[in-house]
Amino acid sequence: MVPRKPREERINEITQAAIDVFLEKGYENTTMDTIAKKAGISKGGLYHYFPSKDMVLVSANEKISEKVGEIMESAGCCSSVREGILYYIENYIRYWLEHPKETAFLFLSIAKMLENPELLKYYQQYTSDYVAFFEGAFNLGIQLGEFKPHNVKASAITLMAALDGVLSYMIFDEELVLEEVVKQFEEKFITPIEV
Amino acid sequence: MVPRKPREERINEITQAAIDVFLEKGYENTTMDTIAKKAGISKGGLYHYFPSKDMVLVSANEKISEKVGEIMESAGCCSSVREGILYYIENYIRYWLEHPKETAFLFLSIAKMLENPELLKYYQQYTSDYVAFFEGAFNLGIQLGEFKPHNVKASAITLMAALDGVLSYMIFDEELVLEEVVKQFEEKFITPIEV
DNA sequence: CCTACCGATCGGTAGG
DNA sequence: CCTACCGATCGGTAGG
Repeated sequence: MVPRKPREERINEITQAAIDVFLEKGYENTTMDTIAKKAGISKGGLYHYFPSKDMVLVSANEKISEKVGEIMESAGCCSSVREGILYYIENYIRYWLEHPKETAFLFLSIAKMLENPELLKYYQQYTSDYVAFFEGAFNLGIQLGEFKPHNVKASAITLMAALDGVLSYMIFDEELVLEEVVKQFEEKFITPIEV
Repeated sequence: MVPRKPREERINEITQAAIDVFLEKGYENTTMDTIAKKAGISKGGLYHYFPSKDMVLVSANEKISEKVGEIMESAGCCSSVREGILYYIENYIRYWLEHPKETAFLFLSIAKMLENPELLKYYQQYTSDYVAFFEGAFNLGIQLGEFKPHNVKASAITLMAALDGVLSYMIFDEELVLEEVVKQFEEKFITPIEV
C-alpha cells in the first residue's frame, strides 16, 4: 500500500490543525478527536503519527517557535552586530506581543515541560538554540572589535531570560511600549559591553 | 449554626492541602475530590469555599509566593540599598531553585492566567507588587545618593522580567551556578546605575 | 512483516 | 458542610 502523503507532510498538517484548536480553546480544553477531525483524519489515525497529546504539544510549540528562527536569520543581515542584536530583540518581543495567544501557549508549554521530565529535553533544545544565537553574536562582536571581551555565555542567558520574562509583563501592561522596552534592553545589555 | 473554624483558617488549610497535591501530581492530574479528602472535607464542602478549581490555583499561587514577600522584608534590613537589592536577587533565585516543583507550578499559573481574562487580574496584582518593590528601592537609592537618577519603572520591570525568565533556565541547566547568575545581575542591573 | 489508517469502544474521571 | 448523583467527556487502545 502506498501512502497518500509523505509522513512529514501529514505531521505538518496535523500540527497546524492542533495549533488552530489549541489557540482557540486552550490546550486542556482540546480533545485529540477535535484535532483529528480538523486534520481530516480519525483519532486512531492521529495516534499513528503522535504517541500522545503531550507530543502534539511539543510539535505545536516547535512550529509556533519557527518564526523566532526566521527573525534570527534576518538579524544576520544587519550592518553591525549591535544592530543585529537590537533587530532581534525588537522583533522577538514584537512577534509575541502581536500574538498573545501564542505567548500564553508558549508559557503553558514551558510549564508542562518543567513538570514533566520526559518533556524537559525538548525545552532544553529550544532554549540552547536561542542562547547559542546570542553567544555567537557576542563572540562575533568581540572578534570584530565592536564589543569588549566578557563572559559571553552568562550575558547570553541573562539576555534571553530577560526577553522571555518581559513578555508576560507586556501582555497586560499597556503602559509598556515596545520602543521603551527595547531602549531598556539596549542600555542594559548592549551599551555596557560596547568598546 | 456556628462554624467550627473561622473561614480564613479553613481556606488556609484547604489551600495547603491543594498545594501538597498540586506539587505531587500536577494541576491537571489533581481532582477537586482529592484536594477535599486531603483537607478533611467533602467535595461539596470544598465548593463552599472555592467557586472553581481555577480559584484554588490562584490561592495556591498566592500562598507559594508568600515566601517572596518575606524575602522583600528581609532585604529592607541590609546596610545599603545596593546590598538590599542584591540580597533580594540572590534569595529570590535561590528560593525557586531549591523548589523546582513550585517553580513549575508558578509557570503553569502564569500560563493559565495569561490565557484566561478572568484570572489575569490576579497575575497583575502579583507582578505590580514586585515591580513596586524594585521601584521603591531604586528611588530610595537615588534619594540617598547611591544611584544615579534614571527611568526607575523601566529598570524595575526589566530586572523583574530577567529574574522570572532566568528561573526556567536554571532549573535544567546545572552549569548555571547561583553565584555566577547573581554576579551577572549585579553587573547588568546595579553597577551601571551606581554613582 | 510493514504502512496507513478506521469504527467502535474501553476504563476511568471531570467539575459542579 | 455532606451524600448522592448528574450529564458529558476524556486520552488512549483493541482487532482487522
